[in-house]
Order: sequence, then structure tokens, then C-alpha cells
Amino acid sequence: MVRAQEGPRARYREQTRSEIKQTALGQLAESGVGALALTRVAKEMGLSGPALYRYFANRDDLLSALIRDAYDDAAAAVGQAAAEAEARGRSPRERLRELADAYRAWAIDEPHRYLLIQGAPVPGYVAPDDTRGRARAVLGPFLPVFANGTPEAGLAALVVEMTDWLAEDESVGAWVAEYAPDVLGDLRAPSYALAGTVLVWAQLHGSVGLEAAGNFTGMGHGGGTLLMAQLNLLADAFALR
Amino acid sequence: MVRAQEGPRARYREQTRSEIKQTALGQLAESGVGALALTRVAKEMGLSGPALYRYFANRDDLLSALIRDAYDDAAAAVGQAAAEAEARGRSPRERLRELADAYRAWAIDEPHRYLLIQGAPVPGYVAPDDTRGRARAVLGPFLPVFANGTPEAGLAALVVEMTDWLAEDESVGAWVAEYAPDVLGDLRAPSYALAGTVLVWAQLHGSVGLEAAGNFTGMGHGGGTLLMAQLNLLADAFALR
DNA sequence: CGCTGGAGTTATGCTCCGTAACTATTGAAA
DNA sequence: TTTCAATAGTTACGGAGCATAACTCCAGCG
Repeated sequence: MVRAQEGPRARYREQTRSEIKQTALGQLAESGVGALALTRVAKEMGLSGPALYRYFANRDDLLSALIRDAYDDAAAAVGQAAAEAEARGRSPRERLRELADAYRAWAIDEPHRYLLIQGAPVPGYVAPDDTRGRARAVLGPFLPVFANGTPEAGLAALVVEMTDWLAEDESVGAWVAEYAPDVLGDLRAPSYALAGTVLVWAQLHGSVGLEAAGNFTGMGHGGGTLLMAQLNLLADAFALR
Repeated sequence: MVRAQEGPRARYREQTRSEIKQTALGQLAESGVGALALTRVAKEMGLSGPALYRYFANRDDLLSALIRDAYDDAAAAVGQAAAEAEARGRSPRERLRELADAYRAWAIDEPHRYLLIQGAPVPGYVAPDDTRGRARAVLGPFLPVFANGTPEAGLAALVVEMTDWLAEDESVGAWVAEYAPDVLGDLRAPSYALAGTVLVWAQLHGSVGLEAAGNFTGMGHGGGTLLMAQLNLLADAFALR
């Protein structure tokens, strides 16, 4: 993370930046996004006010950094689960379950960070360009899971739309190629992979989002069961082994 | 809405309240939740500052009113779709589709209002008590759709959890009784209805939430197709006619 | 027809964002 | 080792916005 060759100046700077982010995360967890105040972060760190502007251009810049980190963390969690599943020779069905579980576990463990990337429509805030790529990195490991599945009839329209999407936007093909390279020769597999991934994306967003926002309190801890139920439907719909 | 017997004073008051809400909604659509500022609402109305405090205790109170209205509107949209489907003698499968479509249509038509109730985790804001009831009113019409379905094996765990939930929380049974009264005699139907409704809740939250937050821009207009695909899976899983 | 209560006003204090102008430290080059 | 320029930090400031207090004014009620 910290490169020594860049000298003590840069190192110290990076350390402070990370300390700021840490403090900001703490306040985020306590009081929510809207309450994130540069002044308060500074005060909590023993600094005073404008000092933080040396490290982040403004509040949105700090927020962007936190969001970037959250994406990267989520991607790492899912990616690690994928690597483990690979190493253990899991079936597609098991892999789907384990990947989704890793995603959910990360989200529930730090709901405030999840809510940050969950699509939380922060007011005038415009997501930086690299957000799309980072979001795709989170979902990428799901692509190979569905690449060998066969979607049932009810998903035909979605598959068609995915095919169109592939034709329209080159970056989508590149995304598939990066995470499911062994499927490029097949004509239909990329569309299948995309359809399954988009579906799992929506399902994760749905059940994990509701859970992270606290909508399940008072109804047992339904989050896991609900997600598993949805995954079962999805796995069946793709006839995953 | 406005009761004449309460005299001109009360009527005028109610009218101003509603004008405030209207103006606030406009700013909400333009600049997002976080940017909702009492001062700016007042200025746009030609009033100045503290005048609004006659009508709303504070910013959160105004927000609460907007959220309440949004829930009621959504419930009305879904409820009306249910009434129409009833009148036309739709099959459960068709009803599911039409109810979900009505929900989505309302949400996409006014995304800012949808995002308000979507679980948008407003910072220190705590939802008033009646929120739960209003949320349930939105989803209630889905209950009878699933009451006569038969959930497939993969949903067993979820059904069990719903049964537990029914046993623990009386209000849940009352909710089912209100929207699907003809099912009370049956032992399993209420759990089935709940399982289906919770699933459709999560699916709606997933796909409509992503669409409303703008995550589908640049991939065709996938919102409708995605939702339909999910509904097909769900209808199949409950063997809906 | 008086008067009370509600509508609206200005004034004030607080918090926070973000900029400007300044000081002091310290790493790095000569 | 000495100098010096970049960097970390400071106080001072102006602008928004929330919320309260104290006031004026008017209209509907009795």
C-alpha cells in the first residue's frame, strides 16, 4: 500500500489520509452519511477545520474515496470467495451460494459502508467515472457461475436484451472476457452469464439492501433465509448443477 | 381532503401545508434529499425563513409528511391495480404482473419520491411509528395473489420462517387477514402468502431500486424486462395459474 | 365591535462548508 | 551542514442553513 521509495513526506501524507478516512467511517457508522462533517472529523482528530482540505478537496472528494474503498473491499470479499470456491472445486450451484453469502456477509458486517455503494442517492453527488468499473469488479465473479447454465423459457426476453447490450457496448464484452475467459467462443454463453449476473445483482440488491437498511428487524433474522430462497429460484432457473 | 366545517382558518392552513409540500417535492426532484432546505422552500414560496415552522416542526417533520404521502400514493397505485385486476377476473399470474407493474410504474414515474421510501437511509432520521403500517399497505394486495399458490421445495425454509413470524407477531396475522381474509381457515396459506409477498418485496426493491437510482442507464432500458424475468421465476416457484 | 390567536416578520446564535492569508516545520538539495 | 522551498497546520472570514425568540399585524370568532 505505502511505497517507501516515495519518501517520508508522502508516506506520512498517506497515513494521515487513511486516518481521516477511518475517522470519517466511524462517524458514518454512528450518524449516517448526511451527518458526515469535515469539521467534526477534524475535531475528533485533534485538528482544526481547514486542515483536512490539504488531504481532500472537499466533502464529496472524501466521500468518493470512501465509496471507492467500499467497492474495492466488497470486490475483494467476493473475489476471495470465488478463489476459495475455485480451489475447492465447488459446483456452480455451490459457488453461487458462497459468492452471494460472501457479498451479504460483507454488507451486513458493515451496513453503513454497504449503504454507501448500494445506490444511496447522495444529493448532488455525481459518481466518479471509475465507479462503473469498480461495481463490475464486485459482480464479475458471478459471471462464470452462470456461463454454463441454461436459462429457462421465462428468461428469454432478458437474455435477448443482454445480447443486445453486448452488441451495443464493447466494455460489456470485455467485462465478460475478463471474468469468464473460457466462454468467449460460445455464442450464447456470454448472454447467459450476463442475464444470470444481472438477476443476482438485482436479488442481492433487494434482499441485502432491505436487510442492511434494517427492514427485517422484528421478523426473525430473515435476511439469510430470504436470500437463500431467491438463490434457489435462480439456480433452478439456470439449471445449475 | 379538506373539511369545510373546520372553518376558513383550518382550510387555509391545510392549503398552505400542501403548497409547502409541493414546493419541497419540486426541490427534491431537482436536487435530491440532502439538498432539501426549509429556507429555500420558503424563499421559492415568497415567504421568508421561519414562517414554515408554523406548519412543520422542523425539516424532519416535513420529510416525514412527504414520506407518508409517498407511501399512501404507492399504496393507492397498487391498490387500484388490484381492484382493476379483481374486476377483470385476472388469474393470479396476471395479477402478480399487473400489481408489480403498477408499483414499478409509480416508482419510475417519480423516482425521487420512490427513493424517499425505498429505504433511503436518511441520516439521523427515525421513521415514525405508522411507517410500518403504511409500508404494509403497499404490499398488502400481493398477499392474496400467493395465498393459493404452492411454493416449491427450495422455498421451504422461508415458509417456515414466515410461520414463525406469524406466531411471534400478532400484527402480521392481522395484516394477512385484512388483505386475504378468505384464507384464514387454511393452516398453510397465510405462510405461503407471506413468503410470496416478502419475495416479491425483495425483488421489487432490487430491480425497481436499481432502475430508479439510475443504474440501468446505458444498458438498454432493462428495468421492465428484468422485473418481468424475476416475476416469471417467482410465479413458477409458486405454481401460479 | 373588540380582542385573541394565528400568520408572518426581523434579529440572533449555532454549525458547517469552503477560501484566504498567514506561520512554522522539515525534508531535501547545494 | 546549512539553506530554503514545499508542506502541514493555524486563525480569520463569508456564506448557507437550521432553529428559537420576540415582535407586528390582521382576520375571524364571540
